[in-house]
Amino acid sequence: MTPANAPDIAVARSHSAKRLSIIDAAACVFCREGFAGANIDLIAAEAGVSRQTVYNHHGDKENLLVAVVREITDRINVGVFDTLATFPDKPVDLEADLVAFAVRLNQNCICNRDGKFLRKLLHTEGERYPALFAGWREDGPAKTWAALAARFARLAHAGWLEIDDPDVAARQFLALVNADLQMAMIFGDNLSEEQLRTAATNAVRCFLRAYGKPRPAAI
Amino acid sequence: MTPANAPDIAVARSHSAKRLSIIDAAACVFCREGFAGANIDLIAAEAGVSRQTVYNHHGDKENLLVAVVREITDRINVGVFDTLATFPDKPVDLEADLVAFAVRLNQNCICNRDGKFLRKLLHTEGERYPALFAGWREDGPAKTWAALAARFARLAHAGWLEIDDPDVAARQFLALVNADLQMAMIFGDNLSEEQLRTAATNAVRCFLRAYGKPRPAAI
DNA sequence: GACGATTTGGACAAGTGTGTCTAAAAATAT
DNA sequence: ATATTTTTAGACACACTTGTCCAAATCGTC
Repeated sequence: MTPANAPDIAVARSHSAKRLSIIDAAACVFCREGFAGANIDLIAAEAGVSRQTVYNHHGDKENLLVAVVREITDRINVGVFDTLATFPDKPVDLEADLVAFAVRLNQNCICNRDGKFLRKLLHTEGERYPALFAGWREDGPAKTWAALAARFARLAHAGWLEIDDPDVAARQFLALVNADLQMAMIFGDNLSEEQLRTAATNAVRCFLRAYGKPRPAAI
Repeated sequence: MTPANAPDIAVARSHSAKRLSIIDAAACVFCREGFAGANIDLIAAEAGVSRQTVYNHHGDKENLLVAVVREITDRINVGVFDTLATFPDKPVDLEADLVAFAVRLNQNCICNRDGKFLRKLLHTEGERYPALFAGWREDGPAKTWAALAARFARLAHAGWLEIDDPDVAARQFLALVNADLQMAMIFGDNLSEEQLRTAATNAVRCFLRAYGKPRPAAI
């Protein structure tokens, strides 16, 4: 099986490489021009591929959009999961640790390429093709919020925070982290690292004023 | 002049009524389908007008978009201004008054028809036609934030709040108010009044935990 | 009732985009 | 080196849209 497999893998590599290249280019163009305004010739050119190849791989323009959304949401879910794993469960300096976490959240999930794509696609096509994002809606925000809420609940239990409703607190944390970035993100501005840091600091300060304890009881 | 005016007004009324009707329909279709996907025949039909009339009034598809954006941003600015005027400068029950204010903000500026339109147009066309929204960007968010910050600063000065940076606090207040609504708004869900009230209550509670004083020093 | 302006419906040219098809070229595996 | 598969480039039909033009119809005013 192994010798017979090798060719399959090789073919699959080139094949899937093109597939990815097409999806990336399509994501880019869909986001820039909108679904209706997106031109398949342009996507093909941007992917360095002939138009026919695009049709060979994804058949349809609508199908291509589906593939793009699936790919982006998958990547985003991975990024969120990885970043959540870096939550400061055993903080040393709670404020500094939460700020660092918030910065990572912004850099790896919200302000990066995929985050921008997902946000744009959600806003442009979310209302028209709700089914496209139904899967993400269940697997994405809901689980993220719940996971973050669980982390905060543990911090509260350990005496670092005073929280009534961890779910609400988690959503508020995320809202505060984005408070200063919304406008820039809408217009596609590139955010400097310092801006990210300032935004995160403002957010965490506010969050800790609301939910922090004067002095941690444990550790 | 008055008799000579009457016809003009009458004509103008019918004229401007059609103009508005066209702009409303165009806003609707642009938001649903995106600029490229918007069909002028559809806009005309939805406005109850012949296609030629659309061209008579606005000349161009792009011109029509400009008119739509101008109209929507104007209306939004008025709504924000009016709502800001209802800020509880002399609160009786600070939490209740701020909650009521937040609910008004959501109902009159953010979750209403125009708010939805502006949000959608910003996301779909903001990056491609930044000039379209340049005027709003200066007259809208910046002034709103400043005005709200001034109100909070006065509350702080009167002893109700403890705020370092009123500008940051104002942005955070708005971010908190929207924390629970983002997802629903993206998918165009209609929000019940109870949802708005709950969201506002959560937001104000968090805001006051962060910036409220244990007991107001003055009335 | 007649006038002027606006609106209407339809036809029209021109351009653009999708999706299919074909034969030639390239790449890969045997 | 050869056979199989993928990719390419181009042509193609078809549908759709934009923006214009025009004559008939409608509306409100005098």
